[in-house]
Amino acid sequence: MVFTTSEENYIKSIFHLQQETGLVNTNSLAAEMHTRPASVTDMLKKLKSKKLLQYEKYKGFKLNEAGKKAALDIVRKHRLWEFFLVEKLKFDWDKVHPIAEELEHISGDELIQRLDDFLGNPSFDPHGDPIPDKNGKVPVIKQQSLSEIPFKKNVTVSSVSNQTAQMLDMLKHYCIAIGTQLMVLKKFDFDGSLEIKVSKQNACIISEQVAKNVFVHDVQ
Amino acid sequence: MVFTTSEENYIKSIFHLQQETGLVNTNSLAAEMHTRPASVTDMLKKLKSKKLLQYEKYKGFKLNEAGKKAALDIVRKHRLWEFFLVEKLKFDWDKVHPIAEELEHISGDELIQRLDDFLGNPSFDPHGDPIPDKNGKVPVIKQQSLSEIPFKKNVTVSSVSNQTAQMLDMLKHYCIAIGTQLMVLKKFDFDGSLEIKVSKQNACIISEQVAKNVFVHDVQ
DNA sequence: TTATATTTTTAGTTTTGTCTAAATTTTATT
DNA sequence: AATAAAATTTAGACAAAACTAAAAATATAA
Ligand SMILES: [Mn+2]
Ligand SMILES: [Mn+2]
Ligand SMILES: [Mn+2]
Ligand SMILES: [Mn+2]
Repeated sequence: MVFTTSEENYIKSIFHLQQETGLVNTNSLAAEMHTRPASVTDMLKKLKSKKLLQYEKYKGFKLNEAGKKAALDIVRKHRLWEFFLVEKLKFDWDKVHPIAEELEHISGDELIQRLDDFLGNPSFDPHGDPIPDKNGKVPVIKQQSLSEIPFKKNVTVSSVSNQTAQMLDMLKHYCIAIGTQLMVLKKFDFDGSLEIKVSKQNACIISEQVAKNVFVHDVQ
Repeated sequence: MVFTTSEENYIKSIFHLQQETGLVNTNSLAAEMHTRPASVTDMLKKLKSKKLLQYEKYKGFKLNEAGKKAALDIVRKHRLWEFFLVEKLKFDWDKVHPIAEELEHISGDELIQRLDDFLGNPSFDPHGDPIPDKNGKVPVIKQQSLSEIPFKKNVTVSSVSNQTAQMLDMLKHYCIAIGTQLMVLKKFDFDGSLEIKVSKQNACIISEQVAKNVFVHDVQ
């Protein structure tokens, strides 16, 4: 089954929203896609007629198995291209999303399989998000928010849940990237901010908001 | 100035046709683009209104300087992506054209500049066609058709003007690729076919039609 | 439980790019 | 020069994907 760029963008957005909320509603999808609720309703009819969607008027909607498989396919392409852009073309990790947003729509199974092999079959993209394999299987990693880690425990940054340019710019300033080793030294109860040690640098302080969006796993 | 995928495909096709014939006519562009003359006329009006085209009703048309610059930009992207697909992803050279036909429309000056650097700023694509630089300058190479080369002269294959899958499949069978060294041994006057020696292999015979489409330059 | 607010859908338009069929212009042929 | 043929353009239609404004359904609050 082959989809238009617009259909693919809707499928991917529904997929991401339904991971949070189960059922998705029209207004939140319109907000996510920077479009109007009426446009969403139009597309829902189309996706339902293509049997990708469970949808009843006024009752919300979610992707069925075929829809989820289609979504994982697009996510796979998006994240492989992001990996390519950062690892091979040396883009900063906060610049690649809009480019991958276009590249993910290039068709051809052989292209994406060869790209995957060329990149060494990576499991995680530059933001630490898992890259589904060609069957839609998503690698899992046991990770916790930095805000939940006990003091003095060595951990490695595995992903960042807020991937706005603003957040990534901030992390670059702290020299925090995927793979960076960290240790939480202290929590300030006043505002929930954390004193942390980044690699072998001096300690610094990050806000609770940053800490909640940084995910880490055990070293090794 | 930014163009739609459709506009870009028209611009590129006009560019290629006008290199052959100077002025381009509606029917030949429609044939080239697998579309209808009426659709061509519609697009001509649009490209004229965007000041890319010299066009008078019923009189033919050609790209002006702005149009040619736009075309060279698209050609540059197309050929850089083809180079990427063959050199990095190890595609056969007869499979890359349709993929590059999509990739050439991905926007972003920084993307294409980084890709160019990553590939080592190549001057020729996998078919031997020149890759324009970012200013639209096209590298030139002194080449002749294999059908015009004197006997026993060592030459190197530089490009192939017919790039259909059929032609490229045939060349693969002869073990002829861009960069292959050749020598013409004899011409058969009966049908114009040539006996040639490919690298250090045994001599073989190619048709006049093949010979006319293979271009070569002096060794060194 | 009625009234109000919010959410969602429908109806009708718009833009882009395509098409067919018909009209017009140009070119070729008697 | 008149006629036929070919090339090109116009007119009108259509599908995809967006929009606005209004109607309908659902949820919330008095
Ligand atoms: Mn996209
Ligand atoms: Mn990512
Ligand atoms: Mn193209
Ligand atoms: Mn080429």
